[in-house]
Amino acid sequence: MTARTEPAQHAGMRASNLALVLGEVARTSPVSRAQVAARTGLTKSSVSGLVSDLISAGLLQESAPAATERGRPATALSLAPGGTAGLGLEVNVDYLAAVVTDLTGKPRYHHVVRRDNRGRDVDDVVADLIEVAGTAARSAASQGLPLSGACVAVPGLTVDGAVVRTPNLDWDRVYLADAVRESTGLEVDLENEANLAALGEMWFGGHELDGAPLRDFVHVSGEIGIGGGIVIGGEVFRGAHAGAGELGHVVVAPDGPQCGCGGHGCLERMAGQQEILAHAQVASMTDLIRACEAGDQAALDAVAGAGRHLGVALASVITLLDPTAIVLGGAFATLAPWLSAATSSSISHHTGAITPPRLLVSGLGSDAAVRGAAGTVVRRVIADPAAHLARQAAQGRSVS
Amino acid sequence: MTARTEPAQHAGMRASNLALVLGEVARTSPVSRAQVAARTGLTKSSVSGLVSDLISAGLLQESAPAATERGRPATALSLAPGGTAGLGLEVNVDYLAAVVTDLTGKPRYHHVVRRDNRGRDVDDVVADLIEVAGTAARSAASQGLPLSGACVAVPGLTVDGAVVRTPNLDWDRVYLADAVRESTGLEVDLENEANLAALGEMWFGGHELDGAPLRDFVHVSGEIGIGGGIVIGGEVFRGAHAGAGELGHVVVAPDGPQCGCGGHGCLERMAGQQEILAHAQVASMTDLIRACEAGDQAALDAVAGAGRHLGVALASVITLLDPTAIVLGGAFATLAPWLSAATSSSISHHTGAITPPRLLVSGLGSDAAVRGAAGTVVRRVIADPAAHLARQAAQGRSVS
DNA sequence: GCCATATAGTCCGAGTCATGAACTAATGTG
DNA sequence: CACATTAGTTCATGACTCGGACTATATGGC
Repeated sequence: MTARTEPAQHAGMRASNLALVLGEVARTSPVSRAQVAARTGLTKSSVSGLVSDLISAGLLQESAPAATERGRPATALSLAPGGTAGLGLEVNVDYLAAVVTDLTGKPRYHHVVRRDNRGRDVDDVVADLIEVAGTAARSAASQGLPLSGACVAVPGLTVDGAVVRTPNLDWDRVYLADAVRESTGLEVDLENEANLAALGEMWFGGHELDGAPLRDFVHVSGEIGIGGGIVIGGEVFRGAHAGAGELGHVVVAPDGPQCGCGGHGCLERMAGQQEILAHAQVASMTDLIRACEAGDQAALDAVAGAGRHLGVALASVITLLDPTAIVLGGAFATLAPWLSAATSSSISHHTGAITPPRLLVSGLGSDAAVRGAAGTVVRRVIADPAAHLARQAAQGRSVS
Repeated sequence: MTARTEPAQHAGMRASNLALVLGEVARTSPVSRAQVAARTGLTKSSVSGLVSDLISAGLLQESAPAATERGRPATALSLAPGGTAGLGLEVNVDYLAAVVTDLTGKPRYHHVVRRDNRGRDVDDVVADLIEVAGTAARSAASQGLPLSGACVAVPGLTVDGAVVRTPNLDWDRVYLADAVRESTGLEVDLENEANLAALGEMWFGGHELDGAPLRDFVHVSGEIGIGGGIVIGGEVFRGAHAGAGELGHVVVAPDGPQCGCGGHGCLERMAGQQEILAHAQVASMTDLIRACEAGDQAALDAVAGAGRHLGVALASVITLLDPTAIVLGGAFATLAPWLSAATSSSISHHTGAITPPRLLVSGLGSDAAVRGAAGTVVRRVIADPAAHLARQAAQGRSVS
């Protein structure tokens, strides 16, 4: 019933060109107006007008003129670090975390509170998170960084700002977005931790494929459970009911035992942390790593076995999605030295002549999700600066 | 290096609004200009101008005024059937097919040539296809339908207008698009048969979910091999190297035998037509169906076994992609009466608490791919009428 | 030192296109 | 038959981008 697309109007044209210019500067800063014009296809005069809007909005800044070969030197443009900032928060099974990121994506505040949240009262955890958020917001303010929003990473599915189905925290319908919004006064988004980790890895992980940043890949994030984030064309793929990418519940053993999710033979049931620790006969991940480093055969076998199961799941992912890369994150990044060989060979054993994706290891580890959460906030500003300008104008009016 | 998006200019604004209006009429014809304005968000005056362009381009037509409740009666707008048409072609293992579709999607010509193309010389098959295409084009001309392009469905991967890797025809680097383009003078696209079947099913299959057409689903097309088409947001998902959706090579038996693709335990190896026929101890699909209808236990077991394997693959698809529906097409549609129960229960046995997608059966059978091929041509015109206008203008110039 | 050349960025008139209000057209209602 | 109601058109206005002319600032050859 609803229209499929918005009508194209003059304001929309300008909005789209503002985004085009800002995006170009964000990707290739420092650049001159002339270069931006050449690369975007806009004329120099249009770029000039757009840039001056972006500068007066505080999103861009001019640096000292950079000498070129000949002719008038170009004035370099780059993102204004102080233009706006994003607050990333994360609730996880055994920690809370907060990151403030400036417009360039640089983390300007980082704080992690380690504490096992399993079995705790939900309200207490939420109260802790709000305190963490408040401290982060004060730090941003003291650095002169205006926050334009917040994003919370949670280990479960989210629907309309509420947390539903967190297998390892046992939360149900927790209206986390509202709680954080009320305490901080910011616009708050809620998103699956695995999806945000994938985005964090894309933006800040430093991965490159043939000189280009990753845009089509799958991120595997194993903490207590096993999660997956599918990124297609630089955007998270969520599926019809926001349930896509649940790599942990891909079938790797059709006749296998029942999993906590209700299915049978899921990857998480066969290669989750619990299973690995049990097979390796150790009590904790730190013990497991020590055992692997010491060359303990049971530990190495357990990790390799998990790697083989992971390879089966990834083989299906590869045949279905044909990504350019797979990024191993979370616990799998830590275990990569003893796991990735088994995973690689299992992948090639179960896939045919398909162009194989690269198997990369996360550079951010368990920071990926919070970083990604903070990143989504500033990326949203970069993707739609006109909306940000409108918000600024509205606030300016209400203040004055 | 290249700009990520085109700059928004006035021409682009108009192009986008033309598409918006034409799309709205295509979805909800007959409609009045006023209704289009209300639904798209454009003003009445803008819609008037856009509509008059579309009418003079021959893409829209006015029907007799339809009386409304009160006030001046509305003039109904609908797609002009004669505005343009698309030629769909299909090369498959045991037949060639052609369909001409008018702008409304109605098939205006349909022809199938049954002949086993395995082992035949490639050039002979291409010559046959060109003859089939020529006959179809002449029929379109005699009906006064101007073809705006052609699309060829092939049972394999395609890259840049060439067929690569057709597992069951053994073609390699056949420049089919060029051949058809030269003989017909049309713009020709080449696309995987499984993807086109999915699109055909979406556009012409008559499926509805809560009153809305399918937009996020997976189509399973089993002919000789097993193919899959993933549709996300109404568009085929192709992955990074055009290899996505290969459902036939999802792993359903990690310790299973080697498949023709090089992998092990693929769905196609475990539940392909060969395997089913062998288990049922019959020689052909027609024999198999007769045996099933007669209640032959070996046949029923073979089909149910394939259904269970299919369920395992679909369970992984569902956890990874979270589609709204699964459409069983091709041979699986024919076998659905004896297969879908096993598939359903296997899906629920292997998935957890995920919102389960609907399991639908194809209404088009083996016509889906050609219909989809013809549909892509006219859909492209509807999605970008401005480009079509430009082509018309260019041709008009070169003729006069 | 001076002038040609080259490049960066601004200014301003022209053209394109959607908007919105006023207007015309065609019907039903009391 | 006046009036309300809805459909569609006309036209002046305004928001854009475009393109060329213009200014600003460098290098290099003479």
